[in-house]
Amino acid sequence: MADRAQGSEGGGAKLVDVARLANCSLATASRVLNGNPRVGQDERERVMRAAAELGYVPNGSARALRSTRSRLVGAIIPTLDHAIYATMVEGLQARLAENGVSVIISTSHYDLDLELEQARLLVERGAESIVLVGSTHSAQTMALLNQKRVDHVFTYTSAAVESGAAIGFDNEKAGAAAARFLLDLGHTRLGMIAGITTNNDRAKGRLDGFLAEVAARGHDPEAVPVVEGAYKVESGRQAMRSLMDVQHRPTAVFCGSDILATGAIKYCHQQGIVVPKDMSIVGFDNLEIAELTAPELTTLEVPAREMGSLAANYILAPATQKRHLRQTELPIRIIVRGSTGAAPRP
Amino acid sequence: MADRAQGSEGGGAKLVDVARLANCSLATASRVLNGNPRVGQDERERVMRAAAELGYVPNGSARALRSTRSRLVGAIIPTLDHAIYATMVEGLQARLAENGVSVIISTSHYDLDLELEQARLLVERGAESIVLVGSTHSAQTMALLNQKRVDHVFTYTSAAVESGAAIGFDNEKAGAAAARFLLDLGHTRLGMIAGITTNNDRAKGRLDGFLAEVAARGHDPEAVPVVEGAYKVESGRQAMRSLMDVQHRPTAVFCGSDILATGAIKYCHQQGIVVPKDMSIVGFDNLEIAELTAPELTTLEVPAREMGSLAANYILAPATQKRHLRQTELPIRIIVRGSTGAAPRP
DNA sequence: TTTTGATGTGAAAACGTTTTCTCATAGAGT
DNA sequence: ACTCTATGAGAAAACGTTTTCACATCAAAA
Repeated sequence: MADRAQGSEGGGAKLVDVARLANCSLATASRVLNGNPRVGQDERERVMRAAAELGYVPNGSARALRSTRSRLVGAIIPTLDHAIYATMVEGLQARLAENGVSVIISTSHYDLDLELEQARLLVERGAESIVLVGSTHSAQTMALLNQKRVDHVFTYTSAAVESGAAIGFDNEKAGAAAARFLLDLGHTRLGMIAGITTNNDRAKGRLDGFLAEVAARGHDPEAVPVVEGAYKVESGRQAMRSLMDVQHRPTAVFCGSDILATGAIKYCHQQGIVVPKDMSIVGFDNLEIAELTAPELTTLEVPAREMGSLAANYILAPATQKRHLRQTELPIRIIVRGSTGAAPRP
Repeated sequence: MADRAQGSEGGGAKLVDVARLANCSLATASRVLNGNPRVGQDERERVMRAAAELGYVPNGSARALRSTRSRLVGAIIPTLDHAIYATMVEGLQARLAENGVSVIISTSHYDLDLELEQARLLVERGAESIVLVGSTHSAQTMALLNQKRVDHVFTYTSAAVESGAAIGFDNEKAGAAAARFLLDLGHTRLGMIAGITTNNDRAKGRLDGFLAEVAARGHDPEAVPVVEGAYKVESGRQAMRSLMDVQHRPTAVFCGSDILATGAIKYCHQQGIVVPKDMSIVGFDNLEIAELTAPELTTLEVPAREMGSLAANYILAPATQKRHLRQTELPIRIIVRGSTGAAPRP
């Protein structure tokens, strides 16, 4: 990388070589390769043959420079280590690749300054659009994207946005749905293990929605013990331990992620707390691991892959259709499995 | 995306604007921004100030075109849906980002032709290096990379390579280690649930190594039942069912992935087969889920993240040091947990 | 004083495309 | 026979950088 060996005549054929071999001008060769219809049948074939024979690969930088279209899209996600984000990128990438668009990926590790840095790099690379996670971003990041006229789409959120598009779901509604589900089962003492809410509007939204619903149903949200934990099984386990230390132990716990929920179940196992008889647990995301715990995990399904492919659709859409797609709220289903049950008799 | 709105004077400041504001030449401005030391202190400061004031962001395409250095690296992995690959990319990306290098990601879904297509796209985008998974690739892909002088590194394998570098581990040795471990526990009837071996040298290598060790220890490898399954929990479950259908049921099964192993354990649970009393199970990868099964999974640890960051190191290394790094074999540890035990008395 | 070498700066070429003109040619309409 | 329009093709400009070359300036060495 430090020193690029640009061999004697290596590298490869350029468009001018193709044109020479096809016995036509640079302009014509370019037109053929770009599918411009204003060029004759015979000419077209000669160029195609020449290009194939030389193994011609266009120089994307030159093309991007001249045409201002890089066919590059950037994605900034918190981390690839969490399946929920990796899957979204998979959906995004798959759909874009079908259309010859490449994805540059970068990670922010939930740090807004790092995100700004990554965004600057993406703009520099010529990304035509940038996919972000959530709605909380530094003012500078937004200013950059708007000033440089870089289209962008927020995922995992359906909050109204000033610019770009939002394609996701309503985290507060989802949190409320979880509360409603547990309250309907007769639980009155709820608890929550939330993701770290700092700079994380999704984790915050789920928590807020959960507590709001508790209040709406006439209970005291202040009485709901809440512990935050990083998205690791072990933090879920420890968070569950903390929840069991409180005065009035909850009989049902909502976790901001299946990872946390899995840790919570693990703790219950270790302590002989029977799920769901003694304790109901609800997760979030519907990861593959939700079916691996015993009992299997009741959870809220997040359409990660779909958000990615819908973001791709938005990006690929012509400007005229973009308005329609600016705000897409996907439904969140609750998947009921074995980890939840009726509240124990007091 | 269809039509790039290149606003009246939007877009942003160019280098010439910076130079004008700093009252110097284009050349000087360029030198300052690239850290070229042959420029005066005052001049340097004026340029820096001007760039900051204008919010100047260089045009990567132009830079890449002229300098033939794109600061772009490509990665082609089977899928982002499997944590083992996502984690490798995370390691790769993290290390490269520290050095201002961006990663374009694309997926092949285990299809060599698709991989070729992605490789061509990456070359077109100006990727200076490409990270591949495994050692099995189409001849055309290799020809392309060699002809276009694109450096490349193979991961998840330590096989000798004709070009580029290999940074990974020996899948055959790993398979053999699994066999040795189970044989040492006294098991004589082994089975294996392998990943799909078509176009997958890693899955194939683990299988081959496993059988080779069985043979080396004086057993008949032909007698070892083998089922292949896609990397899904459900296929692991079904594969286990098939294995139980054979004449002499195995007492220990080696799975080519933790995902498969998890499915296998699930099947055992459902059928009342007690792990590890009646059945020992060994996984591969040491994913986070390996600690979630009951009992926890004995498995071989794959240094996914480390492979990614080492690949990045190779890519970033100056040409003089690359020779040293061309072949890196990482050790594979076996992590013994509860899913394995002594062979049952006959 | 003259030469040398180091240092800082600028003018202009170059990178490989796409795109805008411009110009033929030919067939259709008068 | 003459213009007009449609079609196909080429010459050259343009995209925004980096880099080469040339040229000052000035301190140190001769």
